Amino acid sequence: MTNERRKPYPFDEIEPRWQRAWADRQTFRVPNPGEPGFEASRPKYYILDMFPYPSGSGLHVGHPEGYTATDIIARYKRMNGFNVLHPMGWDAFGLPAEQYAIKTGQHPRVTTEQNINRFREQLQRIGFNYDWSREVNTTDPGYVKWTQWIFRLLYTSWLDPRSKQARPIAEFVAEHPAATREQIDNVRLAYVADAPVNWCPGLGTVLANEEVIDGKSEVGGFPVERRPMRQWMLRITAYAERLIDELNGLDWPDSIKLSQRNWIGKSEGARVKFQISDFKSQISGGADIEVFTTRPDTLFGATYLVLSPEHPLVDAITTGDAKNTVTAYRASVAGKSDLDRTDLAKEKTGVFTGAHAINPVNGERIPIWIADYVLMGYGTGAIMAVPAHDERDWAFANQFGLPIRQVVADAPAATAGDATCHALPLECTTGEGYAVNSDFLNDLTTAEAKENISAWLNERGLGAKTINYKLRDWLFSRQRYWGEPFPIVWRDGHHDAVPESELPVNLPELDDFKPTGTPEPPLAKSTDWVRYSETARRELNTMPQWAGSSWYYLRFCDPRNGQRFVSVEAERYWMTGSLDPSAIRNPQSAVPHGGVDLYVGGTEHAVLHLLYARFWHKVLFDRGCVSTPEPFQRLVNQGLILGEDGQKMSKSRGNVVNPEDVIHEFGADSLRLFEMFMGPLQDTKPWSTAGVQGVHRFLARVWRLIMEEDQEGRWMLAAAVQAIEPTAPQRKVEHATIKAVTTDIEEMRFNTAISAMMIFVNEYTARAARPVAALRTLLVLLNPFAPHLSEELWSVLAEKFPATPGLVAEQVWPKWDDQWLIEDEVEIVVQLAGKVRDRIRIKKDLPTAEVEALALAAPKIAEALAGQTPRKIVVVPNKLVNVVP
RNA sequence: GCCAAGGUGGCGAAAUUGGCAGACGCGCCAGACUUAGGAUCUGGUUCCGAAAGGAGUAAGGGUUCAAGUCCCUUCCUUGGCACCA
Repeated sequence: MTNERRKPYPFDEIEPRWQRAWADRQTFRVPNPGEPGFEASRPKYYILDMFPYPSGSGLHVGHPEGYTATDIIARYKRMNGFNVLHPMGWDAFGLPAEQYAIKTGQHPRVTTEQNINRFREQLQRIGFNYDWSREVNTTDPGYVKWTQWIFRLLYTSWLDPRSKQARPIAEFVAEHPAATREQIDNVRLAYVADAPVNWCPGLGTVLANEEVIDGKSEVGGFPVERRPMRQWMLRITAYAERLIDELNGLDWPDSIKLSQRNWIGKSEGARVKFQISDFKSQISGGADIEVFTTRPDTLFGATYLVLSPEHPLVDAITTGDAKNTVTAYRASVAGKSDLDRTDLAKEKTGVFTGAHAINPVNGERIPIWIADYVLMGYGTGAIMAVPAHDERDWAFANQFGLPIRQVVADAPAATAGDATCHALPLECTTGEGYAVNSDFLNDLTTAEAKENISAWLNERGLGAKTINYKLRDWLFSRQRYWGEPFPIVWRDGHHDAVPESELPVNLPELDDFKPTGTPEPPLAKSTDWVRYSETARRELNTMPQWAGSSWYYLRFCDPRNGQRFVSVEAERYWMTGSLDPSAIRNPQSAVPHGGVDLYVGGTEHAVLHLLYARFWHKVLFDRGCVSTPEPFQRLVNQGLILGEDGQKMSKSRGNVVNPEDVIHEFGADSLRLFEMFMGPLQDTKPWSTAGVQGVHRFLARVWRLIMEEDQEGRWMLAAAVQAIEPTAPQRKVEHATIKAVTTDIEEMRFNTAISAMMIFVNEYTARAARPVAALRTLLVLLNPFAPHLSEELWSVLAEKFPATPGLVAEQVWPKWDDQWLIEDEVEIVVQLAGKVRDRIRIKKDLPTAEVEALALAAPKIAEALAGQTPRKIVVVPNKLVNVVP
């Protein structure tokens, strides 16, 4: 024998063997409707993992956590007669590949391919039951073609505000024959804008709002600055309302729905126009400042206005005296990064413009200030300041000695007394109450006052109710090489989509794909490629990484289709479960929407990928390209796996666990089983090598339940395994295990499913004779969790005992029979004043009166009562009796 | 600061509708088998106590015959948002 410690069971030999067998037999291949072998009578189940970005460091232990969970359910559903779509692919465009390529001088395509090969091999070594024939890669020209096609669809769509649905731009043109080119471009769902954007010098590209965290890039943590640039934007704001409303029907974690709602940031209020006092505008009609407020009821308490320093009217209204201070202040704000402007802003800053505005309700002349606590990007970039009832205005007013007037009180003025209402407020109150000092609004509740003032403003053309959203349009262009080129060309300063027939627009080959360090994209270096025709030049930006992942779940339905992004039939079948063309769901209905039945991934995509994909999907739905208004019906987030030290895994801490090492030492089944046994899928939980050993030991016990060693140390079928009937207790354990594992898988409680199987094994290990039928039940139940071990043992049993043909993975999931679980006698607890004093065995379902009598007769109870009659007796059938003396 | 989720043995965790707290696993202790054990099997293992018994689910209070579970207050941890008018 070798020096190497003998393995408790030969996982290293059996695991690759069964992986080959599944691949050879195409066990997990699922045909589409119309293809040979498709069985229309079965229900469909589309179960999806968030596909990985194939990084250079390979798989980490977080990947197999979610993947094992979906693998278990996919196998379980298949054994329950579903057509299961369970695919895997690669989100392969993106910054890290490009940065690595720059460092090593290799083309990103080369490194990406290497990384993908490594990821695929690693995933296959864990024994996942993906249908690998459906693998997709977002960088593949056959995929890029359809990403560009969808962009083109956005480009040629507009959102009709009446129906709130996207429609072809041609219909807009038909309805507005006089529309200028500019007006048409202004309604497209993909448009070009000159706007302040998040420019990240460290990455040499602009970033979406969602990619900027605390003023730093999400990738790399480089500082991000605001600068105006001409960029492609997607009009996601047009869908803000639907993106909020249609969350309701989704079976998603509340926390994720909440994140999306918060990110979209709907707030109801009003816009109010303030006339500028003594203002002689050179441009006619520019004499109003419009503010957004959620509290129009406090309009009488507005004692000054504040504009954002970037507000376009600032220059025009600033009066001579204030010019210098205003210019200086604006310059100092412009020099601040977002981080300085928000994070360190303990003290409010701002300057007076010298101008005044007229409060429309009372004609009062109030000063106009500028301050950086007012953001140009939200609302109108201007606010009315009501210091008595807004914390920020309160702080600002106190700092600069501006007037404060209370207009909301806890009680109507008559009750509270004039004195209270007219006194200078001692603190800022932001809650609702009753209007005071507000003329015709006095004594109204906040809600009534809001309605009243809105109507008043509306009648006079001074304002209107508005809904405002925090959500900004999606900045969609990047100054990078490794992304999808836009299917756009420029002529005479105008953009145009290239014809569909020219898709895909492939990336040019470049030797030097480094960012230029300036906002000019690297594609500019490829002069031949840029030149589209004598008069036209290609768009030089590329799409962000989110493009490919915003629709990949659709491509999986029909990944090799060259004619359409997904065939009509395949999309309809996998997204709705129906082959019927009328299977389009109603977006407003409360019934399940259809779509991907279960989507599992991390929470890091709460507002990025999951919002973008919903947006694209809704455009596709509106344009009649897909059958459901939402892509993912049910979403589950797996929790983070921490290092053994309870800290987040990181190279610098040295606590990173590599799944390859775990597989080498304990096998793929142990890795899978441990990741499921650690605790609830959704929880954050630490890694434990001892825990891996624990489940490994369990698998070895399963092995020895069926196998034993002969004299030479060779494994062979154990003599204890016999074709006998199980005893009643064995049968009870068997059926209890079926029940527990089945219900636990349904509820994704994999840790308790495994403990149920451990109880089975403990019970059966203790018996000298082991009925083969019960062991087979165990192997079927165990198969989704430990597929390799269960296949091996299944095949060993099949050599000696006749069995249903095929692999375990091809068996039918067992059903439990409650008849074996019923007991005719139960042990119940007898409590005295809520404390357990005794236990008695009684017949099941005994009448209450008899249970009471038996409980009172229990020795400890009888002793304690000493002949007294108890005040009360509570009987919980078959469980407990509580005697209250 | 705001929002959300959570706090149970030495550790990871269990505990339908309020009804025996700690299933299952790790670790630890003891025993068996072994030339050997970091293998395997058997038993024990919330804490205090020799035992009888008592205490116990972050802390405090409440509802109830009965609270890990429901209600109130406080503390702590994790995640998200962060001048959003």
